[in-house]
Amino acid sequence: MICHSYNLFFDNFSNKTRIKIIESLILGPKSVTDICNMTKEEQSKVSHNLRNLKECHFLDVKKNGKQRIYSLNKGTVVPILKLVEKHVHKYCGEVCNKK
Amino acid sequence: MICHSYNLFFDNFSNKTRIKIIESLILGPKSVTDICNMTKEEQSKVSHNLRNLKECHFLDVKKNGKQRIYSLNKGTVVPILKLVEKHVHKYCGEVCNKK
DNA sequence: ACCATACATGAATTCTACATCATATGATTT
DNA sequence: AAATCATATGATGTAGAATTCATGTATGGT
Repeated sequence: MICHSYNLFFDNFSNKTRIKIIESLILGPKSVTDICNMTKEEQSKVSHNLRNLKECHFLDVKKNGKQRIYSLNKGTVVPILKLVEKHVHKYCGEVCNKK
Repeated sequence: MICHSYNLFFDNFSNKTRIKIIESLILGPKSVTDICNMTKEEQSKVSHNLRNLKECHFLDVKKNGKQRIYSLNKGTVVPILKLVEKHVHKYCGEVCNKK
């Protein structure tokens, strides 16, 4: 039986900005400013999106002075992305150039 | 390295109608009319959503007279849903009653 | 105490995906 | 070949999400 509110969780992956944020965090924890630099996205936009990801526990935060260090919940996020990656390679060839 | 168009795939899970369709197909292949009945959704809505799911190869179709029989790509879909299910139980308690 | 930095938050606007409605197509029956 | 059933498709309006802009808060430095 599937829970109908799972869509709330997948929302986090269905947005380019958030995928970029996740990508930037795969290598390791980062401050908001670092994330902005890596993703070339504005700070406000990043903060809003970090909030969504955090609400679903895909991200964790620690304070460090004025900085907030965000880290990825790799236990969940990485396996999910891996499954889609596998699926894409198997069925979808070079869909990656779309949009 | 994450492909930035993965959001296209996750879109399919970030929608209640499509989750309901997926749910209805877990037990086995079904015609569009059957899916409409199980999900209590209108035919046009269902067809539009089936299209999205099919485009990403999460679903497969066969013709049978006037009917189209849709079946789930369980190899991909089920493991993905399982991972989120696990995540929800671990981190989010009874979020399932939201919305 | 003041200013700068790092980040968050709220409101306003823009944008997009979805549902809806109407219509089209294709197969079957009579 | 007309009528009917099963499904798909196109166009449009709209709700909700995402971005943007302005401002707020917290921390640290001087």
